[in-house]
Amino acid sequence: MSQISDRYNSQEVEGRIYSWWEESGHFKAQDRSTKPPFCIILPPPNVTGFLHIGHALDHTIQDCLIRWKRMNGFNALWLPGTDHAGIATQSVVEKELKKENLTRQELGREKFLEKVWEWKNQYGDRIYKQMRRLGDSCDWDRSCFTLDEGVSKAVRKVFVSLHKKNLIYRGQRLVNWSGPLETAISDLEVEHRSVKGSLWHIKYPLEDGSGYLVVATTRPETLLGDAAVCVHPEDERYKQLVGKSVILPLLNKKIPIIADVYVDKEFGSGVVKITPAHDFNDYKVGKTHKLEFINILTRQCRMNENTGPYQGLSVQEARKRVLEDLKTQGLLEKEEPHSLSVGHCSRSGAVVEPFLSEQWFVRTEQLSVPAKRVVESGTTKFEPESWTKVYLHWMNIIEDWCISRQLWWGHRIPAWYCQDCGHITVAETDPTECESCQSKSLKQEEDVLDTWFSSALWPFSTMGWPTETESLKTFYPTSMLVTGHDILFFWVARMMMMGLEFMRDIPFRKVYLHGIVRDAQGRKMSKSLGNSVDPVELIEKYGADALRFSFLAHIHSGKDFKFSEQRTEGYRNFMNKIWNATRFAMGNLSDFTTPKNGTKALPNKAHMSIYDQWIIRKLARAEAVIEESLEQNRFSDAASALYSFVWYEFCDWYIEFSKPVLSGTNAEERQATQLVMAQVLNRVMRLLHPFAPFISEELYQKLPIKGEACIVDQYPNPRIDREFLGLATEAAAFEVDVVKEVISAIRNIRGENRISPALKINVRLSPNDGEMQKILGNNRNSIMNMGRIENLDISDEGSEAKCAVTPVIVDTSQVKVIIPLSGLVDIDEEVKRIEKTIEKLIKDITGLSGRLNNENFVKNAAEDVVEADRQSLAQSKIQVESLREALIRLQS
RNA sequence: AGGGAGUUAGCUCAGUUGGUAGAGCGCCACCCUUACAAGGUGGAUGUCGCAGGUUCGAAUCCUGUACUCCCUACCA
Repeated sequence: MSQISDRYNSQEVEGRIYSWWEESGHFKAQDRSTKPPFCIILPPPNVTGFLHIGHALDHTIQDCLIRWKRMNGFNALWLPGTDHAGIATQSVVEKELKKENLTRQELGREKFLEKVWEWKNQYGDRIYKQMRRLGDSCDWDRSCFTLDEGVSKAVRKVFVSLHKKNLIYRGQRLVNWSGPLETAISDLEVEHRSVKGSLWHIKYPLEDGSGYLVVATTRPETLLGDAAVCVHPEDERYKQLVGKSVILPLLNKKIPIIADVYVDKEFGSGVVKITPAHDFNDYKVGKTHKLEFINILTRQCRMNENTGPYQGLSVQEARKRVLEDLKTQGLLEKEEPHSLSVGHCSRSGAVVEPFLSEQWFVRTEQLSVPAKRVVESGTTKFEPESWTKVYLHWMNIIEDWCISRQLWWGHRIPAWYCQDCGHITVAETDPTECESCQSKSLKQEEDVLDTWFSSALWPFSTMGWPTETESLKTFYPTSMLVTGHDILFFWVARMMMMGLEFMRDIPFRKVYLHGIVRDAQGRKMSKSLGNSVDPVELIEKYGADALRFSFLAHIHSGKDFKFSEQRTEGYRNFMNKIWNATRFAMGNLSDFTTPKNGTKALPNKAHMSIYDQWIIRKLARAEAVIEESLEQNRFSDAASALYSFVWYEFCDWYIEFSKPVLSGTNAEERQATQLVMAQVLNRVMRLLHPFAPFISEELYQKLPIKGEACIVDQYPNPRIDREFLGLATEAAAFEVDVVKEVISAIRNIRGENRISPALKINVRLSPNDGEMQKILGNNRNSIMNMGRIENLDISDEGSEAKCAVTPVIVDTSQVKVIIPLSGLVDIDEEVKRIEKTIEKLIKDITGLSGRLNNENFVKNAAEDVVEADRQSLAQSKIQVESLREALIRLQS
């Protein structure tokens, strides 16, 4: 071990360890097991996508949970899978085709799909490979893809079943439409961006020639689809005109003036043009007032045959032409700058048009009822809890779900139109004839399903449903769902509805929603901003463990967080610290014989040092904090308890305390410390494993005390091996506290007086009683070692002239640390140091005595609080007195 | 507009039942003290957004207010 590099080389370790785990079958879960089940289904990433930083966060949390549960004796299943990601994948492949000057239409449906499958086969396992780099311990044998045969069967069955229950229907609705992709897109895929536009005021002449109404609009081209103009029913300016008509400019068509409270009297001119087929609000008005729905766009979002002379123009061109024409005719009153938010297609970047079309919908009213109830009753819990409200709020205003997409890549809707009678046959297996008229002339629906439709079935479709498999029996409902809060509605809510409908049970007991990873400035990471970080690059640079640790140490209650590479670097250093601490231990364990009873082996109590006892005590405390934190999914608390224990207790103090013991002449003491060190490291590696699986496994394998594999060894907690943890005594803890305080006092004097660490100095420790005298004597070696002392005198006799002095008080025991300064440094520095300390103490004393002099405080506050104040007041007073004396002697 | 979250050290954030404010990074000083310079030791830094209230005592509870962010919806 001592020949091993003094730097941890993650790149050398990770691949090797991962392959070994995988070959050993450690990731596999059992369909039948006596162990309790714990199951997480992986939110399926885009099959041809890259692992991005958001996945890395998401996966790290899940893997941490899975590894922790696995080590705790659970039959832990992390079920991986990928999503065909309809629109995303299709548009990527279309872009590729464009490079060859091809369109999907030119290629035809079948050929195009072949291309997409080729693409999928080429890139389909890229993300799985990247997940392995991160250390994801998925049960790979169970991997699913949303277009797999089994999953597809489930999709069809669900569709048919919902259709039969009249929970799926077909209808004409206004949907978000992407022109370039020629498909409806979901609300999720619409990005609202603030755009600087204009508000144009257009004159609509009254039919009777008595003047005109001014209509304000941001979209003048849509006037070609106007079906009415609308005013507020109580608007005195226009009240008398309601029921009359105006002439629609350019098309010279008569349209009615109607009244509706939807109109805001204060905005613009108070008159609104109503374009029912191209605006969501106008759509509603159109429905209430039974207006004509005039579609003015083609599927490519160009002006259609209803727009007369404007036919064939793009929306932008039409707007320009319409404005020009209005101006020529003197109908454009004015143009005002106006900013508004406009929906853009997240895939193509194009402006999204509200577009009237035939689509398939899921009726959500009925499905949402149980999905609400289980959350209200707490059967499924959200973490953080605040999402419960958000979820319920959304469930209350939920609208029917448009599930058809005019794409080719996806699950083609299992509906067949009869060319003869028009009947729609919906069936699980491709029908050969119309179920109504038995005609053989059938044509399958061209549309495919929204990607989220198959995702909604994920918790059970991945386990073999509709077959009643052992997997389903064992693992459904799943234990937990971990995902970003950005897909709460689109995915989580829909899985709830589908799970309850088809499994008659919740899909998961708990939903853990974490935040979104943002860049250092707090912006969402995205390709277009160029601010995204590649997790694989980070893994190559700092190691997977460092990356994982920086996530786990930093996620707090589901809040978004800003990613900084610096932090990852910091945890890389932590991994290196662990590496070197182990390296040190191994260097001192060369003559250590591995005990037969392994982790049950106990050191000889009589020969244990107080440091051994102290570190065991600290370990037990850290284990308790870690366990409690993990139980509550407070990963950062667990991570920081681990970090502090390893660095600030084990490395900073225990290793230093152990040096004199390990290099000392007392063989029995040395053996005891060796065993304690080996035991503590063994537990540290296991504790660390869910957070930093690679380094912990690698080092674990090198330890003299170890099990088969860290990944499947028992996760430590204060109830495991109680005999070992019980070896710590309170007396030892007190003693170590005293020694630490004394050493810190010496170091403080050295540091403040700028005494070089290279220089060994003389120190006198003046104890106030025999007990203290004994403690100091027992720990002579450590104090000299860690205080860098040439001669240590433990005695209450001697001069304090020209000396630096610090009184140390632990409970009621006192010791004065005295360091002669003459010839060493200028005493002015020491004067300053003492004065600064006195000042601080006086401030404390003022505060404390102020409180204690307050009758009400003494009367009302808890007794222990008052007592603690009294004690620290007394201590501070003693310290000040002692320091004042020292100051006088120093200056005399 | 509705819903949610936030405002604490230069930066990123902790702070569980009210009891004299914490961490990491950064900063300053001194050190290659044989596990680790990806390190060691010491040090500095905050009217806890603002204003009230409850209380012996408020970062923490209540009320109001300013600002920021997110989500949903959207002003034609």
